[in-house]
Amino acid sequence: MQYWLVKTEPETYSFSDLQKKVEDIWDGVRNYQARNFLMEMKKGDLVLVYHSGKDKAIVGLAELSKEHFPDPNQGDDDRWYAVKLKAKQGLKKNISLETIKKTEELQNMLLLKQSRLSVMPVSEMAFETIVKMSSL
DNA sequence: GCCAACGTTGGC
DNA sequence: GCCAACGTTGGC
Repeated sequence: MQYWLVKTEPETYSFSDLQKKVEDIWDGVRNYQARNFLMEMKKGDLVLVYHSGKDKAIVGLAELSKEHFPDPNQGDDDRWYAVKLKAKQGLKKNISLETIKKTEELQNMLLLKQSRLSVMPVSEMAFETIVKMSSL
């Protein structure tokens, strides 16, 4: 079992949009490093959802429900992939970027090191720290 | 194969 | 709105 974090702009697609649909495609990843992580995701992996932009916080938890398949919206390209996520619960307390920066156990998160990466693995320790802090 | 120019993301 | 940090593109 692996843990992950995905980013989204809430104005474009928010965690509550995913909750409304329950299960939905996670597509539009157009960065090789992020794509490679996407392809490593396995069914049942747990995925933290982060809102970039105004929120700047981890807001929800989802589960990988379908492993990678070709992104249907890539036109003539054939190198991009998508997965499907199933919404689990929203966090009782969102974990803001500011909080992450202040928390010792979360200093190694790729979120802090590669601000532009949109799909990234999360260590078990970081995941459990976030779960605890969010009163999930 | 290098690098300048340009585009995008995302925090501030 | 600005800018830093990247990633990509294209001329040489």
